[in-house]
Amino acid sequence: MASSKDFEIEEFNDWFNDIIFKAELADIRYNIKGFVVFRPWSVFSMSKMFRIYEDFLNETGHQQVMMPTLIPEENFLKESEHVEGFSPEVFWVTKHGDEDFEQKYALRPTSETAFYFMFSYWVQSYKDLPLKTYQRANVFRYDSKATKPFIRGREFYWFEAHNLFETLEEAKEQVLEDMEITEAMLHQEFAIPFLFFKRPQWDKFPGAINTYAADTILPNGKMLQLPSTHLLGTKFTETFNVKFKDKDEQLKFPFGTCYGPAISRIYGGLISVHGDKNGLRLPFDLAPTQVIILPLYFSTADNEKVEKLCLDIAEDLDKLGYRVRIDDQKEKTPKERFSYSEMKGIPLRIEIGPKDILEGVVTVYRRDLNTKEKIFIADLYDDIKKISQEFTDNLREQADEFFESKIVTVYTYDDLKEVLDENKVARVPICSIEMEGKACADEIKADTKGGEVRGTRMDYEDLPNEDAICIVCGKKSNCMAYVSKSY
RNA sequence: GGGGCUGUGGUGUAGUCUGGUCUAGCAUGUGAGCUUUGGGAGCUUUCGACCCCCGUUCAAAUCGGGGCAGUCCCA
Repeated sequence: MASSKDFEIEEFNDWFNDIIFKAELADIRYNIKGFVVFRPWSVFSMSKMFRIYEDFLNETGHQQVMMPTLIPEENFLKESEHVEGFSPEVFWVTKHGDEDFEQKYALRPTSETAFYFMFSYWVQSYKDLPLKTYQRANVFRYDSKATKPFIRGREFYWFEAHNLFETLEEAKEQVLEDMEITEAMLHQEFAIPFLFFKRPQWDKFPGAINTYAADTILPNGKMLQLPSTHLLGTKFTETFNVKFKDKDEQLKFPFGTCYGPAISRIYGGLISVHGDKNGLRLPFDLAPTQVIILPLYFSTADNEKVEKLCLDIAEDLDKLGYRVRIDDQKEKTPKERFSYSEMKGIPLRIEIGPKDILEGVVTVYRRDLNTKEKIFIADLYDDIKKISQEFTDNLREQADEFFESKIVTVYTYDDLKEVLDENKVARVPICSIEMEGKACADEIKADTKGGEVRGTRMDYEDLPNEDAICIVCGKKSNCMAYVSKSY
């Protein structure tokens, strides 16, 4: 079955909306636009993702804090680029009861202006640096009217790490560490392939020197931005008067970075990247139920034996630490229960019927390969252990293969258009991702119905050939950039 | 930020153009019961809907205006 999606690209939107309802991931009937209710099946996985991420942030020297949800307008107004970038999207709290507040409060769209306000108290000396903090938070942005569950909501759930360093070099190193964290989490743990880009100057975070971001590719060929990191330099420390006294007794502004992985959106990417026409497929560790056991009843057979074996196996697996459930709904036919477990993305299914018992086997279906196999009961636990260990690797391999098949290197404008028309991502030489390249990027966007210059590779220097020229303006190209449509 | 389309039980839909026959049909689902069970089973029975407000009219699911919500395309 290789890596290619077995549903048509054009059907991706329908598939996505459908699975959200059928697998009970979210309920979009809540009556505020862009605010959705996340249901237990997705929340279990997202909570797990939060915990895995938290452990890793802690391991990399970050300390967790919790900031207030409200940010006073005066904090917010301090940094002008930041204001300009976020103002149109802010939800404001203006009243208590019927009385107006003296100043309004923002429902945080992001928390730089909360963290940096406090940093001015917390940072006094070079001994206070580096300061690496993060919080788990829900943030609010009155974003595009094209909201989409998980992918783009007006409230979403994320981490934001805010770090301060003595030097710019250290801050730049943090950007690299953020890239490594992203690889460890998204690719290794969640099996989501991505490329880590340096964003063009015209597409950076309001108030940052540079923005870096991980993009994955959805089945319809659109790129989806996952975690992003922003090199803030001293912009916010100067604005919020965060200073430290260095060893030389001089007062200096520390250099800042921030890193923001949105778990709700990563989950949206996760289900899109791994799902197939039968429904969800979830990495083994993230699946709410990892093993489901299905007794297959017959009126003419000894169902008690079947039931007993199911219970015994469930108990053993539970003791071994798996999340296991028995689906013994007698009113549902096996067909229906099969489909259900696949649609929900349960990694392993053990089917047990009277015939199996006679042969001393059980039937094991695995969702990573969509194959079914009879396994001797004596070998069952070893086999399950083995499958559980390779399961997520298989998902990752399939996702990587699909991801790579979606990227095409081209050297002409016509070829670029063709690649985008085929719902793929193009790697092309352009003149620059500094401001002087913006005109070319604008032309691409206008001319290709939304093709965006996503940036250049961050993990290595991706230089074009000596004689390569920008596909738009024909000037000598100094970088290979990636162009795609996006969410 | 612009534009299009849509809103009928839990879900998917018929009905809307051409107002009345709609006491709102069908399928699926829900609760109960019986028979079934190796890839979405059958029968009996039960429950359950016209998004909201204003307007036009003898009469509105149907027409008009506004709102809310969903969805797609474009920026």
